[in-house]
Amino acid sequence: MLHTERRETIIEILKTKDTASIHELVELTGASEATVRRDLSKLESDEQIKRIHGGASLSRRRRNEPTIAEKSSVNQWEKKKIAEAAASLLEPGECLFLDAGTTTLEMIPYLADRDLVVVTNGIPHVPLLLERGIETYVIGGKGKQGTGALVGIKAIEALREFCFDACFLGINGVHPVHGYTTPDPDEAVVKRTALDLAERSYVLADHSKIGSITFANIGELALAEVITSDRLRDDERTNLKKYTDVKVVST
Amino acid sequence: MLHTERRETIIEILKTKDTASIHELVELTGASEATVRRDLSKLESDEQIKRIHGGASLSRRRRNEPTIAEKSSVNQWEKKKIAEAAASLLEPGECLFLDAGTTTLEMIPYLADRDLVVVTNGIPHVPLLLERGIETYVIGGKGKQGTGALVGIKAIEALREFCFDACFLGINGVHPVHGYTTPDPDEAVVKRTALDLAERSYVLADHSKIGSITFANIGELALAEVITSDRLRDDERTNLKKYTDVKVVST
DNA sequence: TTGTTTTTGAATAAAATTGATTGATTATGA
DNA sequence: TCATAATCAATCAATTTTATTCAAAAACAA
Repeated sequence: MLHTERRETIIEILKTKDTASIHELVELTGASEATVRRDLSKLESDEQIKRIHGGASLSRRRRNEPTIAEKSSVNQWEKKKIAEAAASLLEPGECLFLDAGTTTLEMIPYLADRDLVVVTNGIPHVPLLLERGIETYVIGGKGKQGTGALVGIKAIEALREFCFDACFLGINGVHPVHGYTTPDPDEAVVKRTALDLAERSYVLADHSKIGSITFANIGELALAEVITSDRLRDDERTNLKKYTDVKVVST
Repeated sequence: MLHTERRETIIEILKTKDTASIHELVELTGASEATVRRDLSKLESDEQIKRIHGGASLSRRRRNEPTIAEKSSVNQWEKKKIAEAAASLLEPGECLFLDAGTTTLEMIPYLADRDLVVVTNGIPHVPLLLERGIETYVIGGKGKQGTGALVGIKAIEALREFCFDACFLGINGVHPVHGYTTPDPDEAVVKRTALDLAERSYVLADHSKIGSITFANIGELALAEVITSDRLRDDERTNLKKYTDVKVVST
């Protein structure tokens, strides 16, 4: 076995077990104890794992899902401001849909103690909502790796059983011709459905624009109010305002 | 057991009990008194816990940051062994239901790369499943504070749209007359429904017994195989075996 | 092929962890 | 208050784990 292969194997083992003893690793790789030790030293100096007396565990860095943590650090201040503005639009007793995604995640602290009912398709949202004592419903569906969003036909069907006073959607971009865009077609369908089911719809648009799949074209923009920040490019804001209400939050 | 694992275990125990005596910790970790004391000293100097005469409690800092995903619990070692045995009962390509709860949570590391489809009502389960690339469906429903389980009429309805090759249920106790018990009536209904929908049913029973709500009475015990450890009291095991298959895992 | 470098496995001494013991300290109840 | 029991910290020997060294094996290049 190539030493690269063996080190991959060690990482894989740790991924499933979190920690493993030297003996387990010797057993599972077939290499000698000395070799495993050398591998662990190497992997540790690469910050891939953390050695502990008698074995090894995944390094903190590898352990944390980088995707959601990383994403939420991007434009975080901007997202917070947008989220706060969005949350202020709710009245007591209302039922709202919180789309999966890091921007809507930031709304949660502003939803506590306000007698709201929250429906969401974002798995990471749920513990944060529950821990604040917010009445929370999850729509169900297929879990999507990376974002932890619930999508697919089952999600759509479950979603259709609700109706909302307000829905809050995160997006990746606002295309001047195509409308709101998001990189994942599955998530796009969920967003589109929620848009249909809500009395009022708000689109939380942080200024980064990387999406490509359209979930609502420009003719339907008027259905939702866009909440964005002054970091969205001027020309885009101007363009948007032709079609719909735009609320600009200063960062 | 690696000393890191043991310290993790101590933290987990304190998270659920808030305080624990030295003797309890010795009992639950299997280490000697001296070792537990040393661990407590180390953990205290790391400001992870606070030592008190005769035992330890969580430090204020630890107590205020409750990470639901981490919220495993007492008898962690026991649960791991039971979980491993349970996971070994699955064949490639099968579709299974994973009940919410900390015991089934421990099964997840053993489910990776086995071509399984997992359906769950446990929110904390989802990120762990997804991060291992396991195809995951969430049933939907009302989120329950504390356990992060999805319950209620919507959960039941969503659940009924699936059928399973196997379902794995966590329980809090096995009552000699009433059957399986769990402290929450809402969760009991979900468990009962999953039991109906699965070809094979397994009940993961760690030995602690605090539940009171019945979700399956003794006459229906035969529907499921109980997987427990040698820490379940002898008389209880003997009694159980009158009604159903029992698999005993040695800790 | 030959010579060089890298990797591996075994041996061994150093270091860390553990469990038991001891005596000191602290809590508990009369 | 005192006596008793429980808990604690310190020490030591036994065990386990680790780092180091060295020779053999493998990979590599000329």
